[in-house]
Amino acid sequence: MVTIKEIAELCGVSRGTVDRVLNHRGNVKAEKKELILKVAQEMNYTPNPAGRALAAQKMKPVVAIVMPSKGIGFFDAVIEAMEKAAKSYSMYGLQVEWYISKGYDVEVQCKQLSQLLGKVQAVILMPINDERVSTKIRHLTESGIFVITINNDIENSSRHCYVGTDYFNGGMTAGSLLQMINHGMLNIGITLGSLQILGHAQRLSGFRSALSHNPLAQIMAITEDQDDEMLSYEKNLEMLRKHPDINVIFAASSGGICGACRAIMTCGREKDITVIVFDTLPTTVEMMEKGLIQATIYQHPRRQGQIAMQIVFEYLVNGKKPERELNLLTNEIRIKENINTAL
Amino acid sequence: MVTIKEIAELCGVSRGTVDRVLNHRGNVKAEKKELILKVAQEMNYTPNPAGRALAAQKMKPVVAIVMPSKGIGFFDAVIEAMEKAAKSYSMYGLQVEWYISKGYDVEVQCKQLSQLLGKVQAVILMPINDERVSTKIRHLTESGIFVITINNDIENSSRHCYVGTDYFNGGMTAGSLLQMINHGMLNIGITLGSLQILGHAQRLSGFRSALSHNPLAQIMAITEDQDDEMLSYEKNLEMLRKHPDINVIFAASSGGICGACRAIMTCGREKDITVIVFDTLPTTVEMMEKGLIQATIYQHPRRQGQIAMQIVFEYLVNGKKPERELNLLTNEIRIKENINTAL
DNA sequence: TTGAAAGCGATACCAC
DNA sequence: GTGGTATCGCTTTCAA
Repeated sequence: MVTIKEIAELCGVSRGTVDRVLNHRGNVKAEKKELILKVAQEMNYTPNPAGRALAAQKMKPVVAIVMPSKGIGFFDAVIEAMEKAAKSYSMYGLQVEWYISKGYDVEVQCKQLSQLLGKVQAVILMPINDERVSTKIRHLTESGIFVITINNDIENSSRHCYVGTDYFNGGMTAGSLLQMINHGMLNIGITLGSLQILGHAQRLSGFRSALSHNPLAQIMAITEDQDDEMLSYEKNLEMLRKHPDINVIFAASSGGICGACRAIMTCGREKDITVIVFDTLPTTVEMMEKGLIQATIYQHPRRQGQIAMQIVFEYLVNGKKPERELNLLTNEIRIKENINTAL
Repeated sequence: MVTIKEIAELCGVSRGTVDRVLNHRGNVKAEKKELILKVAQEMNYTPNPAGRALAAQKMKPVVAIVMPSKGIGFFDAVIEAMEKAAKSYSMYGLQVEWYISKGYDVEVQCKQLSQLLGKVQAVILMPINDERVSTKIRHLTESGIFVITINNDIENSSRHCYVGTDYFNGGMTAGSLLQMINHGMLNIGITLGSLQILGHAQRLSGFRSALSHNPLAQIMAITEDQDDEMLSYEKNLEMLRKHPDINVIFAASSGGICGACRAIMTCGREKDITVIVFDTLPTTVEMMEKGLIQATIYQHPRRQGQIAMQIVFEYLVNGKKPERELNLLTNEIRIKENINTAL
């Protein structure tokens, strides 16, 4: 591995000069600069992360985590993984500020993002899919802040990258799986968090597309539960009573799955409804073990948090740009048998 | 974060002394030693990996990779991931020696392991489940070599840890899934690599256990294909011809899946046999897209390689013991829709 | 038994 | 514009 020192010797300059060139800090004569760049290129120079980390720890860069996810069980795992990663990066000077709020409120999110200007070097954001939010994101990126969207993406923004799943594919996988395990007539009731969350809308399209050629399948009703268990219980109860012929529940919600299951139990329909959901909250695992839920689509919550934090770390501390814009985790199918994941 | 320097100041000794205590290098008076250990404990000292890596890179530790997997497609991904990880660790001085051979031959594996004594500091091994191998492993660990089993474990050995899946669970998941997608009579033909590979035997038990309460299910025949596509084709063809009532193929093999599928096609049975397999080789993906294979159990080959290498790195370079003995990756269910994984 | 010092790679800052 | 130097945390070596 080539080091700055070696390059400096080869070029007959000091390490400081090489550093200035490699980090675009200016103040170097054009000819020297070009020589250094050429040599670095030829020798295939890559900075040693350990050296860099050691030197960088006085910089104390700050990352803000902005998630309107308070009270939604799925995100506990995401946040936990971020906390763990943050802890292991703390010795490199990386600092974290948390902005965890409750409810999908565009104004609140915009206000939170406004606060960050000048205070942080990076943001990890679960965005609400609204023009006003994407405008705010543009403000941030334009002033040099590194922005990652997590778990959900946003249209027409200038975020640097996205970490999460492909929601359309998630819906499609669920729809296709449903048809593998239930070969008969499918009268489907759907509950989802909010169509304002991009992912939920995409899930719905994916699910529809998987069913589109099945004449035995029809969607009877769709309800928005705001990812709130109480509301979900009420809305699903209402839906089940209004449509007693429903024999499938597709719960594409992040925070309303337990509520939907309780509604099914209230109606005494746990034996004859096929239920497919997302994620593996403790309550979901319980319902799977009971046989109420047949399958769930797992979205790697912990890896989402871990990867997002790692990308920020690599960028802020090691100066490494993310390898790809879309960091897509696979939609995994979990049934009773393989739900208890170890790693 | 506490540093050695701070501990040294607090204890009124030099950094060298603290280092000697913390790394059990002796030559420190008992009372000083105890004081230092106490202070380090109290202040919750953790060595800074960057500092350590920087200082340790002249040590050039060597890890050997021993896998009897040449020609088995599944392991390409495992090895690729190891190569990638090795490359990123090379700047910390970690060196790799590869011993990739063909065929499950106990003598060959023992000979390979014997060669390593005194030459390497760690071994990543896909073991053949035989007493002679576990004896060799004991020799290695007794002389201070760090041994990890990958992809398959071995009984009664003294390996430090295992990275791979829970095969019993994999078989059970497959068996359970089979009953979810096929509700009728199940006349099952099984092909697997070798009962000498612990994992394959465990898969079979898991699969059996999932079916044990289903009166409609029976195993018609089991064949060992030595993870060889040619052999698998022949054996499966023979099996299908001998048992024309087989309507399910459970391919628990690592390297005989394509062969089994070709046998099914040769018999013209691709429409009426339910096929469940393991892993996602390119040929497997093709067969899934064609509809010949209904589902596969994915075993995270890349993560297996990456994690094994990371554990070795942490141990050899950072001096960190592995967090757990069993590093179990989840058995994931993949169908046509979610087979193309991005990350 | 112990301390002091050099060195690993990168960076920041102060002199010139 | 530039070079020199201190620094980060840890290990190793040499001298006392």
